[in-house]
Amino acid sequence: MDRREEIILAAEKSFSMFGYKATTMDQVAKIANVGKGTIYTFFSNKEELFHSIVWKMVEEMKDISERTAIEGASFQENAHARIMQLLKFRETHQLFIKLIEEEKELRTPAVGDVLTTIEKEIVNFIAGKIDRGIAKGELKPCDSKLIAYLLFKSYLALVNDWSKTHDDQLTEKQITDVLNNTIFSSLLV
Amino acid sequence: MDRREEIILAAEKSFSMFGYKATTMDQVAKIANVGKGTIYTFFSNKEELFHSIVWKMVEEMKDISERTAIEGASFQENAHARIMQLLKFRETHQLFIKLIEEEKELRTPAVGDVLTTIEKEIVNFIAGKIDRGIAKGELKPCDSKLIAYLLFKSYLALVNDWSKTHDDQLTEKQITDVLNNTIFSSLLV
DNA sequence: AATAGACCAAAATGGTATTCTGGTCATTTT
DNA sequence: AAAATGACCAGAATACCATTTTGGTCTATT
Repeated sequence: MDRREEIILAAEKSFSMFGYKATTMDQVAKIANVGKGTIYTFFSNKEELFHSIVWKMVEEMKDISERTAIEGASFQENAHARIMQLLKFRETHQLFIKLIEEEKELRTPAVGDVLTTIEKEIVNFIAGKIDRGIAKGELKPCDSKLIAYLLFKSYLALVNDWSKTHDDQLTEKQITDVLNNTIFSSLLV
Repeated sequence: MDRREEIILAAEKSFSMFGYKATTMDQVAKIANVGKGTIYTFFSNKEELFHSIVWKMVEEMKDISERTAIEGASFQENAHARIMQLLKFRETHQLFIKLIEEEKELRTPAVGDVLTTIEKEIVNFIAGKIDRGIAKGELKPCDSKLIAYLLFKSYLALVNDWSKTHDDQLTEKQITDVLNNTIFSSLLV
């Protein structure tokens, strides 16, 4: 069996279950049925192994979001569906959940760094969609990075943060209504 | 000299300099030139004293923001000026700075609670302005709480968070442009 | 009646002995 | 010869416990 692949699977399992800090290289080696030294022939250190796993997750997340697009739907509809998918992934995927938890409770620096990188990657992903919308003439030209940032932060605020200070969650209709009237409407030609 | 006032002044000084956790009741008593027991005749415990000081600060902040309004200016202009003032206060006022720092580094629960309360108060303050705009016929009817929340979170994102993941800060023009085109434009009649 | 500060239980802190962990490398296996 | 292993090590993390600090009380004093 491919040792590199075994190691990656073991690392995914361990990081997902215990987080970055509580995952030991011995642990990974044991799950992968591999000597600890072997890991170091494929990954130069724990952090590189971690990045590798996280990057794989990000690619999967973008893939899923991509596939969410509806044929023939408007830009707003697709953008909304895609971003909601990203947020759902964020709250559903074992590893992602664990990383957010670890960032909140433990403040592990490596985890903070990785979460920042992921956020940048997501915003770039959204900015790319906006640029494509502009190129296709569906959207007005605009500062796509800035709009993507504002859009993502707004979704995070409405979907995740609102319920932290309010008893009720916002309904999806409330969210689409307010964003269609504000950010999205400013984008359309 | 009014002992209650002395205690409040001493507490303001100590909380501003050392934060909540590192401020001791002995410290406050000493600064106020008062026996420790005396504090407890005016405030039932440390947390109540703290709330009292923080509440005073919030009132001052709202006051300053209020006074920032420009006669005869449009809703957007006033709203922008007021919210920027709130954010500036947040980054300028000794006690506020200390509380944000303590929340980030120490995670003192009492501080987290208080910061949440302050955020709610600010959002309510903004929602009130929106309601008044609606009543005066300057704005379309809307869910003012929701818009106030989105607006405040957007300002925080653009003014405070952007620079954490980007080298350059956003200019005030970039911020007003994007918000005028999006959230504000949806509000106007 | 108001104030003070000695006092107390509980929590926080500091110091240190012990364990754990990432990474290496000489040895073993293939 | 090339790949894999796991004993080994230095430094980091943890657990432990003695000591100090702190919020809050309560009796003595003004």
